[in-house]
Amino acid sequence: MKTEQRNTRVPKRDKLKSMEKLLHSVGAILQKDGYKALKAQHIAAHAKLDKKLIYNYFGSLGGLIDAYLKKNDFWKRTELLTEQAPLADLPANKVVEILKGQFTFLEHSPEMQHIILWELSEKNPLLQEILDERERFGEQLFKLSDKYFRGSAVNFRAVNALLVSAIYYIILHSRYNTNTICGIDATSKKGREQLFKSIEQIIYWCYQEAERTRNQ
Amino acid sequence: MKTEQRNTRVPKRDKLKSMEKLLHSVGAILQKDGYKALKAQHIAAHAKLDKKLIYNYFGSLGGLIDAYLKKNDFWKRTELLTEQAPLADLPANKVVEILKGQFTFLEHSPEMQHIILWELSEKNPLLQEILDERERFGEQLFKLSDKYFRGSAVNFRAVNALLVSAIYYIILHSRYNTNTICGIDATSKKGREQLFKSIEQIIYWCYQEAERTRNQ
DNA sequence: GTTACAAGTCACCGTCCGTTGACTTATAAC
DNA sequence: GTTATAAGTCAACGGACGGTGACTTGTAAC
Repeated sequence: MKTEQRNTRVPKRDKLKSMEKLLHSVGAILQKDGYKALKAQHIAAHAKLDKKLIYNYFGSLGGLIDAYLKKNDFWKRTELLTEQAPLADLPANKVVEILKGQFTFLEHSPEMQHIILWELSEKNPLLQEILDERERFGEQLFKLSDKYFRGSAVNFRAVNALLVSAIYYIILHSRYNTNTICGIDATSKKGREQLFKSIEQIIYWCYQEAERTRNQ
Repeated sequence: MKTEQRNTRVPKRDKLKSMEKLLHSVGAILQKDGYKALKAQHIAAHAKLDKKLIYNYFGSLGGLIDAYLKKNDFWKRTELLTEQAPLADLPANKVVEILKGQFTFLEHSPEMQHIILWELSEKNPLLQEILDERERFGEQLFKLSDKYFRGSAVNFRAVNALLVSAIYYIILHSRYNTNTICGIDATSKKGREQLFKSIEQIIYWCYQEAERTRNQ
């Protein structure tokens, strides 16, 4: 027994493990209570470590949080959920699928919600970097749709900017507010379906209008 | 001179005036620095009064802020900007005008921006009340558009929920982030116009599609 | 002017929180 | 085992902030 424990034993003091525990706790707290709850004492308690270690290993509370954000590129994570193989084309139904996927993912990811709120709440170079990376990824997608919309009356990027923004706002709004938006209750199955259907409709309108105006 | 001063003199100690100063300072600070800067000391300093008065007159810091929010119904203010006389009808161009008006107003009202961010950041019964009132107001507008969309394939409320939400998010995003959204820079004249044009297009699509599907 | 009271001032308390210095203890090399 | 060093503990500092008690001063009624 004792020898077995000795063979498989893990050292009680392990800097790397402790660092990971702290980083992991940042994620857990961010998910549960939001960025406002990212206090040194709180994080340390969650990791069952002394908060001093935050300063030993990451220099400051901000250093720890930065390290966490660097290790976890959420935007990439979101987008990647929507595709397995590289796309060669971007037809309307694929765009609708991606947008619905964004809605559903964000809806179920309190961590992402908090990060988006954070992004709206203060200037943070690190969050900006992450946003830039998302933009770079999005650009690759739009390259695929360009052929549908080049020379048409439709600005597909602008329409998507509107729809993505709408999705973000609606989900953040629904977290604390039970109120409807223009009579739509985004938390109800019915409301969600109404929104989804309208998103779908708008995307299809884009493709139709593009075809019409392109052929002029 | 002295007698004139006596005639027109204002008392140095005036509870109501002090209360108003405090309320006004809440608005000024909210506008300049956001709801996070609503600290007792900060507000009192801005009003050039002692912070004790906040507690004397409003019971607590929260009491002061609540009093401020009750006195200033922002949502109503926003919406009312868009109309002088009661509307009898809600054609597409009027809807576009209202949405563009919302964008422009919010863009130039840091106070509103902060309140929207606040609404996304925490549960607050008072903010909920204000939102409810906005919904009631919006409902009156939608009643006017109902005749265009009843029995059609278009859910006009859902489309407007998307567009209004998009406007809110985009403006909040632009406050601290220089990044584009789907390649659109909402802070530039060009980006704004692209967004405006797409909003306009979507609204017109709604009316067209409604006409088509209604006549089936 | 005197006086009573409200308006306003000031120093202070308790709490939360980021951060730190000085300490103890586990680990690994010898 | 001895020892050096890194890992981890603990208590405390200092600043920010909401809130309060006791004081001073302006105002208005007499």
